[in-house]
Amino acid sequence: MARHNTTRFAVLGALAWQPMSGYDIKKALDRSVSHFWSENFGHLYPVLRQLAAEGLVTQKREQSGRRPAKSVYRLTDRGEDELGRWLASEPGAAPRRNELLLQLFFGRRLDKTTLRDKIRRERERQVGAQATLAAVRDEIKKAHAGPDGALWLLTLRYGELMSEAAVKWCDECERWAARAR
Amino acid sequence: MARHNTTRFAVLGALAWQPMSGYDIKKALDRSVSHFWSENFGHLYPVLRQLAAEGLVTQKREQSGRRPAKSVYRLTDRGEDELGRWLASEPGAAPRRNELLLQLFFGRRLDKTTLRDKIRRERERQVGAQATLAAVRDEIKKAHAGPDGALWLLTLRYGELMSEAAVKWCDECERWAARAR
DNA sequence: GCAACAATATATCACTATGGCATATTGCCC
DNA sequence: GGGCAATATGCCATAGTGATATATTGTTGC
Repeated sequence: MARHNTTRFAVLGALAWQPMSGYDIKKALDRSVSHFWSENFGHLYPVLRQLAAEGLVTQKREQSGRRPAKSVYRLTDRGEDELGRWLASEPGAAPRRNELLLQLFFGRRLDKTTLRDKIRRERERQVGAQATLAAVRDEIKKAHAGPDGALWLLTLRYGELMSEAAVKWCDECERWAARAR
Repeated sequence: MARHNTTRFAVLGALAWQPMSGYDIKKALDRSVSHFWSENFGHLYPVLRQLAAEGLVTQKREQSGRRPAKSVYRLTDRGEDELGRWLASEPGAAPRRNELLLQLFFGRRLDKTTLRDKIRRERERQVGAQATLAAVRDEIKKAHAGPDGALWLLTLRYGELMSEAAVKWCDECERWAARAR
């Protein structure tokens, strides 16, 4: 068995915030945790059905205006308990699968130009990510001064430090490529 | 379809190094790229069979002494071409799934002690990782001064910078927790 | 000398997760 | 009014994980 279903807990955590549809959950997660977590519909919807079947969430069909009907899910007491148990549990290791580094590692046969281009594009991606993080930081400061805000800033800070380190690494690579020609 | 099979390329890359059995490939990858890449047997063996069926590798049964027979795989010319194409291609984004951060993000209901313990364990993990990286660095310096060595050190350096940044983050979290009591 | 255990070598299975495509409606811009 | 983004969900093929099974050899300790 593949450890445990972490999507479950991302969903329960989001619903602890407020009742939402699957689509809303995806949007909410994308806005808040996308720098260290990703979900996709293909898994999200089945997990929601499963959680409903287990009684950890309730499902309610809702019609608003003439928009397509949506299923709004709400956390139950048992769902809260389940969330609480997971929160206190030991977190699993993050997946290690960095394709860029794998290409570099086996990149002996690549010419220097291709290598440098790879690094430069990575640097651009990271700088772009930093802009996104800055925007998230602004949003948190404005909208969420509460007890959550501090924890959110902590996770944001993680992303910032990682991205800074990645840029630093790109620059070191550039200097190395410039020397070794 | 789920983007593309990256395990394929990890395997081709390893076999470009030298002919090996599935077990050997796993060992070789674990020793060299484990700080940014992981493979497991459950996927590795099926992929090897698939690569053989496609003619990108050849399979040869080998008996050595009375040890269990093993299948040694060797890269074909078409396999080399496939590897070359992938090396020059745009790398896919790394999976974003950090369970520790997800727990912190939803961790409003956790008490400070639990939070601090989580951070401390993370710090210990990172310090442990740094020790492993240092050992790998030594090994590379000793055994591989060739053209590969420089690229390997680049990927190693990435791991070092990430781990340093992670420890820095842990320390910032500690200071935050100390302030906010 | 034998039990316990690590390493060698592969395979299978259940489950988790990804990403592409399909579908249908509404709202907006040119 | 044509096209495209957003809302809302579902399905499928494929990728990837981790537990477990199996059989042999080599090593370590009692």
